[in-house]
Amino acid sequence: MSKPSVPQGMRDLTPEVVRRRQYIFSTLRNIFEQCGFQPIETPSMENLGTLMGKYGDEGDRLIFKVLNNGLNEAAKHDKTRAALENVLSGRNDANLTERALRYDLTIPFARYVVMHQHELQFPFRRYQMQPVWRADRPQKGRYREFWQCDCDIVGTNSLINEAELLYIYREAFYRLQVPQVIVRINSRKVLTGIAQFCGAEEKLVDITTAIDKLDKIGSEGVSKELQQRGLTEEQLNNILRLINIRDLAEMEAAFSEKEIHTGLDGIKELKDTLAYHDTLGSSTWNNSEIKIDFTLARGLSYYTGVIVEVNCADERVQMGSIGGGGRYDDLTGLFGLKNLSGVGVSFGIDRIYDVMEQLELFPESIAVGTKAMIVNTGGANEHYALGILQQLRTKGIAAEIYPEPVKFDKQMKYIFNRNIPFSIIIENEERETNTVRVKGFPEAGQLRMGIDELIEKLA
RNA sequence: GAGGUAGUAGCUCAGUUGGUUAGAGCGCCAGUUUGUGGCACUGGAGGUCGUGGGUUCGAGACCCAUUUAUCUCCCCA
Repeated sequence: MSKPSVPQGMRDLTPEVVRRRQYIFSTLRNIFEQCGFQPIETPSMENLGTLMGKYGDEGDRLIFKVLNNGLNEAAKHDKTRAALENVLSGRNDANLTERALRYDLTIPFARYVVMHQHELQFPFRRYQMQPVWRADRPQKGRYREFWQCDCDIVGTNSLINEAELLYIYREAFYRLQVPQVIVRINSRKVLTGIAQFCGAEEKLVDITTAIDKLDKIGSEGVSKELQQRGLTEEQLNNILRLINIRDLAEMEAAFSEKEIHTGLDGIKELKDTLAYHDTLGSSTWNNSEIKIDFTLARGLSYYTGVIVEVNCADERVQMGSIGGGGRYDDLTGLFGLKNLSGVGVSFGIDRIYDVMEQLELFPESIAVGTKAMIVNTGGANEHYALGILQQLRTKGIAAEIYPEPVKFDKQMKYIFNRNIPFSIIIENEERETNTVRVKGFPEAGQLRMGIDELIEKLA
């Protein structure tokens, strides 16, 4: 028998880790609920057709596909063999796989909206916190199974929604106390405008993926990549000029000069969003900022309007984006429901966890589970102890009893290692006088007290 | 999908140009003592050296494959 293991890129989570993750989840859930979002869940698997073609070629490659059952049935052999040939040549075939693990939460949500459209009240605000799977090569901050926390609003074009989502990002990272949070914002329309500006709209995808890498490979790298994609010298110079603009007004002037309407629409979107956000925002935020970044592109192909991405700029962490999102004007159109615009953001909670762990941002208090443990001295004392245990739990105090009357040493060590703050000692004397002895008060040693006092002190 | 680095006890790691029964610290178990927590002392358990092949008289060490982790590219949360 070989050693047991888990699949590549997937992990067991220890009690300490789960508690910390739950701290993040509950922080986000509180904000979502406060902002009027409703929770939904969708299945781990979707029909393959629901997912394919939604995330670009690279995304398709990373979808975990599930092999059909019953392929060994003789009657299906011919079909299965034919299907395998299809798969070998790079196509999908429902005779081999018809289901896949979900790749993100947005596409399943779009599918959900279409299927439940007649029972939903629009604008519909939902949040969803579930794992997603990607067949990517694991790296730092990159897992094959990870959780996303999404909130989306569908059925409204208002930029108030964009502003609210910016609020949610900043409020969340404020409550979690993640330092140096940068929320970068751009509009796909600005990117289209840039492509139109230099007369290369048909190369929009090439241009956006190239300039998305600006901070990584620099202007020279971008030029090189765009040259390979067949852009002329003049087009290149125009792009380099535009992507070095950091200022809304300046970009607006550039678009005006050539009457690039799409680009000007994008600028207006950004202006309005920021104006709403200024009113909505909180003056107590001291750990985050919003930055216009005309080179922000984001990979997912379905975005059409404002896009955002969040990073932690603290030098001590080297982490990719910890959240992202944007507006998609016709996502439900893919499933037959036209003219429904949506906008949403996603929190990458595994990465947020890694950042918080590295920066030691988790409060001590969340590590505590059991508050008090009763030392077991056996005999009649056990029943007396169980009665007290019952009373503590009724009062909402998390308590345990050591299940065996082994020696004090061992029990005390267990209590210490479990990080349980209070130990309750019950021997004959305590039982006979209806009291307990308690350790765990700083600078107080052991205290003898009655049950009511015990409950009062621990509550 | 391409490449680099790594894998020895539950954990952190030693292991000299390949050479007897593979070690340490911590942890764990038993005991002693303090007759009620991290101390001290004594003893003990636990490893087919990631897995599978190969080279060799002999492999933890060298070679190949495979698997997992980690990093870079690609892409992303």
